[in-house]
Amino acid sequence: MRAKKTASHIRQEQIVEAALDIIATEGLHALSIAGIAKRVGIVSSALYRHYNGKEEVLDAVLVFIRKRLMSNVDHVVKETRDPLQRLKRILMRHARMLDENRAIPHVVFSDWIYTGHPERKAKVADIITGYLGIIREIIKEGKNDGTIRPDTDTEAASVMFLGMILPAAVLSNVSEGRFDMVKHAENAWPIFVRCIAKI
Amino acid sequence: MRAKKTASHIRQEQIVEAALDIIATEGLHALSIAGIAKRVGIVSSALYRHYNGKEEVLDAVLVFIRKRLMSNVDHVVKETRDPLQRLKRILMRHARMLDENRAIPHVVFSDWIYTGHPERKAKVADIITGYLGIIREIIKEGKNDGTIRPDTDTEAASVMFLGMILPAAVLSNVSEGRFDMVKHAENAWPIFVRCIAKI
DNA sequence: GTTAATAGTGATTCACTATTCACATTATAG
DNA sequence: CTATAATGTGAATAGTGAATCACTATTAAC
Repeated sequence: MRAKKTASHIRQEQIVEAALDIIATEGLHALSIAGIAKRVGIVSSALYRHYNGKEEVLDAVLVFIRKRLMSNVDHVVKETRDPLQRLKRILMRHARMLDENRAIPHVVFSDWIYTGHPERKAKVADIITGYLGIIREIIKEGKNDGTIRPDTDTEAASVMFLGMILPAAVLSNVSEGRFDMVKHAENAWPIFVRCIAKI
Repeated sequence: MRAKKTASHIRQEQIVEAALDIIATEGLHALSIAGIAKRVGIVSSALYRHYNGKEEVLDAVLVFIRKRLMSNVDHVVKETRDPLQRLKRILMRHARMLDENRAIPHVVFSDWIYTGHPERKAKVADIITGYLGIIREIIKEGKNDGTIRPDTDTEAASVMFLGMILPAAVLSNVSEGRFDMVKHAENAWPIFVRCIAKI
């Protein structure tokens, strides 16, 4: 049966959603135009009315992910001013988000999306370094206001912050979700605090 | 021109080597039978004399990676008995190894190798959890001999240990190698020690 | 040197995927 | 109501990569 005619901006959202869904359940390499179209409920050729090809779909997926990550941070920054509290809440939100949005680690990790596309690789790099930059700023603030030890290597600490969640995502992925990311984040946080907090 | 006839066990090594090479430079998704064969200097159909297909090649690559990882740990365990020293040396070796062997993170991260192959996914899971298990044992020893704080969550700490190197690998990958993994490991270590060491 | 086993080759098949296009249908502005 | 722009459809095309096969060349054992 024929799909109902639907405004392009709606279809665009549906397409990104479907893509994320496929990535989360079957992996990035399983992402096909036909698969996306089927999930949306249209025929593959119809997809080209809304995106000019697979490349554009992937770009849209990246835009979505960046937004999700950044809105995460924005919320927390509004919630509290204390640097350690900010870091903790970002961590916990991040863990929950990756848990619900399993597509994100797939996209960030997979080389599929990179190779032969320097601009796209740069986009992913931007997303990660942008995120890291924010963490770094929070740590700097903490050093200024005396809640974080001044002898902490800011750069290394920010990457280690990522290190609380990133291996957890890999483990959760590899273990068919038997690894509990949120719980790990909860357990890892006090250890991390001990590293950087001024007691 | 015709390739020189070469014993199968030699070709098998060359094939794994070529595969690792391609994965490191172009990513896992770019790994094709034709590509491997070309690099080895034979024609794609000839590859089937040595492996029964792509699956077998990938399995061989996994075996290689597991060996590399484990020999790494074995060396260190022989070098020193002190738990903190062991961890530090494993970390530094690991960083250097990933730096030289860029294919490893690609394989561990990429979903390509997983989806639709539960057994292979399980193998990767085994490699990672095996590695983690060893780290966990070292931490436990440290708790016993008093070099590591007894209130440290062993599980969380071992995953965080991985977290010193894993995000670095992603960053190095995404940034075209502009991120210095070894340097990061050096900077991260004192922070990590502060978390777990009994002062 | 002959022979059997081993390794290499090119052609080909098969399945899968992205993309294009001519045509059909639907929504909506006027 | 109707014209037209937007969206949907199926068929066709082209590219890719894995795998098979009949055949050829080389090696090594006897």
